[in-house]
Amino acid sequence: MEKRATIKDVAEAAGVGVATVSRVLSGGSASPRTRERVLAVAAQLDYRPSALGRNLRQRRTGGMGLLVPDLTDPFFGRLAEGVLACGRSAGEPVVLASTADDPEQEAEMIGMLLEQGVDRVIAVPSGGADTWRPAIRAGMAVVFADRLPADAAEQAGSSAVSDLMLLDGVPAPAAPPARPVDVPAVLADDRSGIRTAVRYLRGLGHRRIAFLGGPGHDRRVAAFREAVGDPVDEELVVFATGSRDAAYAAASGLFQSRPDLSAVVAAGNVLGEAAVLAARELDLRVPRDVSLVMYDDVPWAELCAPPLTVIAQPGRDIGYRAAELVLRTGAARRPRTVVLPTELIVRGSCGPHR
Amino acid sequence: MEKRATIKDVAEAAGVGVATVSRVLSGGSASPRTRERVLAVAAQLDYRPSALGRNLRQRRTGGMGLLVPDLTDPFFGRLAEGVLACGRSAGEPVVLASTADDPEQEAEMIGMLLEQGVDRVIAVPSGGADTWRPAIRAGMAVVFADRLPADAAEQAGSSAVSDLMLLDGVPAPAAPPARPVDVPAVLADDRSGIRTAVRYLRGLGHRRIAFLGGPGHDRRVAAFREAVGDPVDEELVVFATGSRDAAYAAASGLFQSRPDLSAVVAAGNVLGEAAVLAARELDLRVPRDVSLVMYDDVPWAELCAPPLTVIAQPGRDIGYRAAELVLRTGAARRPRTVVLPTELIVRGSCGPHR
DNA sequence: AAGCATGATGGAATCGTTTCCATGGAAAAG
DNA sequence: CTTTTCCATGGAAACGATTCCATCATGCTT
Repeated sequence: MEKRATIKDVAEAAGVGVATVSRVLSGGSASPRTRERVLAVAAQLDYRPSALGRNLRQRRTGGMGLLVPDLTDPFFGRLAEGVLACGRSAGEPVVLASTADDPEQEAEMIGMLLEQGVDRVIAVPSGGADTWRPAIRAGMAVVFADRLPADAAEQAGSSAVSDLMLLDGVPAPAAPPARPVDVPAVLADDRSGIRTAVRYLRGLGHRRIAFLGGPGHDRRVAAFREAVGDPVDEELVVFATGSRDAAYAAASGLFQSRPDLSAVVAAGNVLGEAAVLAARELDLRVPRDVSLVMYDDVPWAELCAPPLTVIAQPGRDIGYRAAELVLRTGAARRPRTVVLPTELIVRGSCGPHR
Repeated sequence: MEKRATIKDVAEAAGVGVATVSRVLSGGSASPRTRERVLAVAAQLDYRPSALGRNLRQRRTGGMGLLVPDLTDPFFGRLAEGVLACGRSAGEPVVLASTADDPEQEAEMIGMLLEQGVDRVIAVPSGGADTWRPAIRAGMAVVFADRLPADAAEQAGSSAVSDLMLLDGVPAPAAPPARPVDVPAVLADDRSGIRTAVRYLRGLGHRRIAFLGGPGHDRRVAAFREAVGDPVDEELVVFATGSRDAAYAAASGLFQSRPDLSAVVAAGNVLGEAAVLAARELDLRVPRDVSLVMYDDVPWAELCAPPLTVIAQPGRDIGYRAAELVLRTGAARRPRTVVLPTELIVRGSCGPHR
């Protein structure tokens, strides 16, 4: 429990002023002689500058915050690993919080981060733009990953690469004019991924294709609607809340209410899991009775019987790039939205329509 | 980007001294009149005390560090969620780092946390006791979760509940005398879990039972050795490094070199995954040709064909309890090791020996 | 009514760092 | 040789909170 050496100790031991020590250690100008001596003394005393003092002085904590809905979901685990990897190589700590897809908890966590002086956050947003506006106004550098806030403006027909805008107000006709706030984001190319999956299923002869979504899958469902074309059978588009139980219930309900469907696109790995389980429970054979494509590749997809055909998305890269973006913030130009490619991996869960 | 109100602003606006404001806000004594006024002004100014100033003054950062090998592993995801949950209810932030099961990275992260002033850490240790001694000497409150440092003293025969001791030196005969350092830990009852699994397999008639382990599974392999009894067939005990590829290679190698084995205990979910994959690749039927028990229950275990028989461990609880422990540290008596129960969940991956 | 205890209050020190500014000396330019 | 420039250097002021300590008013005891 011995106390750590402070910059003052080093200064005294080296016979210089504290300012000089600080300068040497943070790369300022100093004569080679003093620099050498200070470095030697610092090493000898095992001096490590306290982030506390520095943070206070600079009015900001180093490092970045990471907000994800649920670390239990392997996708967010991969994303977090990506952020961590970037943080490590930049020497920046990461403070983590999970929101359970609850805007209220999200707001609370934003407050906590603000209090901690964390001014850079990469987030998988659960709440709408209004949840984030206070953070942005407080000077936080925010980068969204994997998703946009639920009410972000994005027409189904527009390119996913277009600038990100957060809109004010409710979708009522008399809504106030849009007040755009642009926040960079790193996303998977959901649109292309979903479209590829739908086309693949179409190619196999499927016509009644269902969509099983969860919280935060707005862009995916929009892409689905766009891909299946105009007469969208709304009964075939169902949403579940975040829990595994809810996902199972939704999947099971879908299969039971519409025995005529022949293929399902599950918008995330827990939805996919639920679909497999529900299908088995109802004695539906995959892919004989129903074909299944899951968005997000996970290790167990290969273990399934049959192995699941998936749309792979680079979870780790999403995290890494988002972290890069948030760390570079403040540099010259403001960062733009990044869209990473997805890939259809054909395994055994899709067959021809019978 | 407006700057936040400081305690000084509140003091001025309320017409009191900063000391009074501080006292009111942190529950010190104050007259009802002032208290009320200060509270009102603080709310009106949307004042939030800066953790930076407080931390510096108290020479410690609030919150806790969390060190896990790999967030991609769903078990650690659950553990992290547990820690987060406890942190949330205590209002404490969590700074996260992953170590990739590499003692060097672990040491680096410990240094980083120290620098940040984080003085409470819950860790799934990868390195040995020596990696941790500096942290403990620096006054860090450490709680281990899920594992003990690799070289922690624990005789196979001794109870897992016994005090935890970290020993110095190499296992050479002339090793220096043990210098015990006790650190609390929260562990699953590996011993009983593994024993239950082995007995279960024994009961099905299996005699050649293999063990497939990974990094950090020392206590599990010890329990396995103890459970199978004296003549341990060393060829049936194999270890893989952390990666999925290595696990697959180990599993595959095991099946090929010892076609006579009839059951496998996989010491973790990635090992289990590898075993399933390798078995399938070699055309071994589960459970006809080989029975399989996996340590750690994960959602996909149920999706497998056949569903996997597992030893469930309460990952989330381990995290939660560990966080509780580390937050209570400093209170009266020093905390002890906690062992949480495991449960054998019989599904379909084990059959009678043929 | 005088003395004493109690409790509310504000000033000032403190935590460890960065950074502004003044000082001094040496090198470069004249 | 003198003047200008430049750079290394150290003192001191922030940063925003907590907390020690002195002060002052109030209420109680005798």
